[in-house]
Amino acid sequence: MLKVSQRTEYALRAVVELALRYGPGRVPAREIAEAQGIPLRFLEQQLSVLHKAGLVESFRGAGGGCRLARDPSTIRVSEVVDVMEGPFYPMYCLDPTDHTCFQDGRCGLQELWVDVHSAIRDVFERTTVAALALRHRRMAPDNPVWSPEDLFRPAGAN
Amino acid sequence: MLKVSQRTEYALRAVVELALRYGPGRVPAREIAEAQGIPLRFLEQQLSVLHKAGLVESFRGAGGGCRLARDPSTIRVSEVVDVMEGPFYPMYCLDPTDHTCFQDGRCGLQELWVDVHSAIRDVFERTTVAALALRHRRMAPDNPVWSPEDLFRPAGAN
DNA sequence: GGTGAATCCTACCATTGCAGTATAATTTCT
DNA sequence: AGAAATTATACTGCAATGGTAGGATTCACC
Repeated sequence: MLKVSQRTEYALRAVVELALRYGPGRVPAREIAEAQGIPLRFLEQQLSVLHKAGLVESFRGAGGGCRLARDPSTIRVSEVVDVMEGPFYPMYCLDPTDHTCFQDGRCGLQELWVDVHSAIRDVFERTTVAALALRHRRMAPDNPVWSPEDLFRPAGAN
Repeated sequence: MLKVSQRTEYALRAVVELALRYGPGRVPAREIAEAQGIPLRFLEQQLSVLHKAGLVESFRGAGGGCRLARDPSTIRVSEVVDVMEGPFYPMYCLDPTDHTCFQDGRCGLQELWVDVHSAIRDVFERTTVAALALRHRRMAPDNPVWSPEDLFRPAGAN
């Protein structure tokens, strides 16, 4: 109950990794998978979703990879979540297209679910990907970090 | 994703119904099921859970039924949710007994899930069953209501 | 003491969503 | 040509969920 899907967690981790390495360079999915401990083939699917939604740019072929389409500080967690999950409702009766509830909006519980929904949404909207990346850097400072000052490295190192 | 289970919705509806009819009388599950549109046999199971947790009293046999163990204004939604779902975590890494995450607490995302968790919990803790019942009465005034001040009315006036 | 109304207990089942794997096609750089 | 990468699609195993089923037990009342 009230669980976030692993897909979304992976997508967020991928986006955070891309934020940590934000710059003109391209990051292949394999490196994201290794850095974040995500099954590669599974990650590829989620990256594809993020790409179709315009959150990440991707380049095929050798030397290809992904990068964030916008600055991490302008990407809200809610965008990533929306892309991965579509419109979410803690209870089906909030779905305007759903009318299986026999009370259909006349129910006193609906307001509760609206409250839950906005509370969650609020967290997602006030948190940016840049903030997540910052937290990550603080909590795992031993992780490799490709910040702007590390951008010029020998080719092949991405 | 982030869905509330139907079980919990039913349990809350049942508790609201019991709150609307709070008093010395006993309400059989069948009446709750009819009033709230819940499959009877399924509801019985959830009522049993609520009973074991001490939230409702129940009486077997003819003339039996259930009633709330305490005044609805003293029962928080969080209690009902906890009873129905046990400890809930929006992401498994918040579960202190779970260590499947290879970063295990060193992850920048954990704070996000903590925020989500507390936001949801906050809603559940600040809402009482009495408040839900009041909303229900407002939204569906044509529903039968057995509140203390309505106990002595001409039959069929509801 | 029998009968019917009610809770209680346990097992079962069908569906669904989720996590992950597999296979292969396509693009691109060298 | 060949390696490296994304893209597309299909499939599988598993667990949770929502609900059903059958019966056992308890109790009031005639």
